[in-house]
Amino acid sequence: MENRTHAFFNKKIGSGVTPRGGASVYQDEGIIFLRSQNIYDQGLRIDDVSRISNEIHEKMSGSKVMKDDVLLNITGASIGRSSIFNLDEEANVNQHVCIIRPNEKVVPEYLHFLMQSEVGKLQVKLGTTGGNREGLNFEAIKKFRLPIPKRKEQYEILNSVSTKLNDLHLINSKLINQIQLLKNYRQSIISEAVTGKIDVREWETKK
DNA sequence: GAGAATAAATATGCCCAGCT
DNA sequence: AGCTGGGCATATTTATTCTC
Repeated sequence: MENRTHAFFNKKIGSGVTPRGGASVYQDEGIIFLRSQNIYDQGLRIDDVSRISNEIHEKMSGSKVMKDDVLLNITGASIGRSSIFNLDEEANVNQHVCIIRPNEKVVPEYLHFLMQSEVGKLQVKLGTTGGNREGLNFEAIKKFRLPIPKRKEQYEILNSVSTKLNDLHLINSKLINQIQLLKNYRQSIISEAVTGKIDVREWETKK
C-alpha cells in the first residue's frame, strides 16, 4: 500500500472480495453482502440482496461496512453509482464496491451528493481505466479533486440541495400522477365511445 | 534485530452467464 | 445482439515467520 492518501478519505478506502465458492455460499439468512447491483444513487436496494454466513463475514473483516460509509461502484457499467450505508445491520461488500470512509472533515452525505453531481461523475470518468471492462482503481479515487469546504458549509449545501431535490421529486410525482389521470380519462372516453354512451358519429377529425 | 522467505490479504483485470 | 455485472484469475502489497 502506498503511503500517499487523499487528504479527505484517509480513514479507509478499499473493497472486499467474492467469498470462495461465489454464489454457492450465499444464503437467505446472515450478513448482508452488497454487490454493485445493490448500489444506487437513490440509496441501497436490498430487496434481493445476498447474504453470507457470519464465518465468512469475519474472514472478510477488512471489508466490513460501517454506518455512514460511502459505497461507490468501481467497475462495469454501474461505475460511479454511490450510496450511503445507513442500515442497522452488519454488512460486507465484494470487490466491485469500494468503501470510502472519509475523515471528520467530510460529511458523508455531502460526499454522496458530490459523487452524484457533475463534478463527481467527471472525476469518475477521468479516473476510469481498463479496456475490456472499465474500472476505477484506488489510486484514481485518491486523486479525486473534489470541493470540500468547512463542515458548516457542507451542511448548508446539503440542506439547500436536498430541499431542491425534494421539490423536484414532489413535482415529478405530481406529473406522474397527472399523466396517469389523463390516461384513465382517455381510456374512459374510448370505452364510452365504443359502448355508445357518447355519440361520436357527428365528430369531425381535425388535421 | 535486519533482511530474506513465505504466507496472507488486498487490488485489479477481464471472461462470460444471464437477461433483455 | 448488446449490455450488465458476478465472480474467477492474477498481480501486487502487506504481514508473518524464519534464519543468521
